[in-house]
Amino acid sequence: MATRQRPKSAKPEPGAAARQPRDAVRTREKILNAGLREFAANGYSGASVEAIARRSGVAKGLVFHHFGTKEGLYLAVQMRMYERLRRRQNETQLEGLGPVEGMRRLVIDTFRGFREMPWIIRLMNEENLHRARHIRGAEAIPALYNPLLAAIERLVAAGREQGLFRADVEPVGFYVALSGLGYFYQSNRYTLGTVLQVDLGEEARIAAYEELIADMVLAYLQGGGAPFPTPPARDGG
Amino acid sequence: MATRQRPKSAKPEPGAAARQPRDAVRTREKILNAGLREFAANGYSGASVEAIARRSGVAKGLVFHHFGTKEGLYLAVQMRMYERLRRRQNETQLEGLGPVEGMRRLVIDTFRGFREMPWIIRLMNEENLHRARHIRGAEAIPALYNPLLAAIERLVAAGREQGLFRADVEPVGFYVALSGLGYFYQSNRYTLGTVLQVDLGEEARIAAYEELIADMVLAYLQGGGAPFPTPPARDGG
DNA sequence: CGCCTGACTGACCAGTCGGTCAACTTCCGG
DNA sequence: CCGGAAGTTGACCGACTGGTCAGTCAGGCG
Repeated sequence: MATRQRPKSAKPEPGAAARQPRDAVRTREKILNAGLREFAANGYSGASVEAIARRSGVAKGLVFHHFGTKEGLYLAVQMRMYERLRRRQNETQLEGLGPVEGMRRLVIDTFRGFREMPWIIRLMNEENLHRARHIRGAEAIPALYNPLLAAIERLVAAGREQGLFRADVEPVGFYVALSGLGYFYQSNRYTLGTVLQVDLGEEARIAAYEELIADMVLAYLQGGGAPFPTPPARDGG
Repeated sequence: MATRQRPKSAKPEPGAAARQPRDAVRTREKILNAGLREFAANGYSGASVEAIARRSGVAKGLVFHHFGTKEGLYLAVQMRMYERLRRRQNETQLEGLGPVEGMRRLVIDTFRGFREMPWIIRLMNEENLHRARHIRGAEAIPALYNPLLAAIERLVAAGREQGLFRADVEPVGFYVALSGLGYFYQSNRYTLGTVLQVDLGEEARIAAYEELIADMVLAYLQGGGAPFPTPPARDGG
């Protein structure tokens, strides 16, 4: 039935969205996005290749044609996830802000990033369940994080030079703490909501939490209990 | 169907393994513990009832006899997990400590609890993947958390009355932040280790992180909420 | 134009899954 | 010492899984 009409030229017809001409890149992308949603929703074992194929309107065999195995697709999804996370983090505008306001912005925006893209958290948790064995070989991923760590170091250094921040901030630990404050709220949103009998999705609660974690990070940086080990002998810049 | 062949005599071998006498409670416990390990290691979908039965040295059917369904066993595992968490939290000795030292102890011990029992994190993540739909009906669980929140409120109130802590601490948000600082380090240990190219299992790094998060929480509690516009002219009130 | 590469499909396979069942064993109250 | 309830087993089932394969089809290139 239904004699297939072939498009006369390779150009996609702008009018009818009925049947796209063959486009491997576009198809791959569809499968990848469907996989991202499916893995995020159900985890690795819970996701089925058949469901992913169905989601992307494609035969199951095609998934294997493009990605080899279920694990291959999963790895591609993880890479895509880190790309998106990096891109989101790079969007945080810190230019023109002093150390204090810059850090406040960074903390709050990190938190907002996790809230905007909860699927990132699901995928990260899944990969941690597997002890990161899929992404371990991907050397591209660590490089994505260097800019973020560098931005933190720059902010902390600027604050230190202006005599605003303590001098003994260890960047890696500090980054973990900063991320954890935002991550946990979102990652454990449902169990926390149940055991604490509150709704963590409330706007007022979210706004209060943003203030809390920004205050906490800044209070730590701005001295708190620890005195300054090395007073900055530099002139005020 | 032909009549089932019955084994001539299912005598337990007298020599090997010394079969325990029948003890339903003990058997249930063995299955529950095996399920805990299996669900923590592989998630809900990744865990197989057969593997759980094998782990506990029991026929698969017996698992269903005791727990009804896979989901029933999973729910029992979740409950057990919260019991263990509560028990661990209650072990934290705060008696005789002032607000500052008590809070420091609480922060560090919460972190240590997560490190000692990483399976708790895996099970919590799994339940959050399912949006807490399994534990939502269990009214016993929220009650477990009340003592912890109460302890926090007691510490914060004591600190406030002694003029050491700020007055506007919201307990729920504060608890989330406090937990998140410890949780994230452990829950994302593997992906963080990969992307940051460090080993989060190092003793020195762990000790430094304990200091960091304790300092951070205390700096928040002790410091004025005002970041930078007003000079630090805060009194104990 | 003809042709070959690669995108794409649908049927299919072997294995695993959660769950059921009848039968057997052990234990305990009467 | 009997009888029934509860504990326990292993064979079994239908549904579904990841993965394969032969073959169809479209389109860019010579």
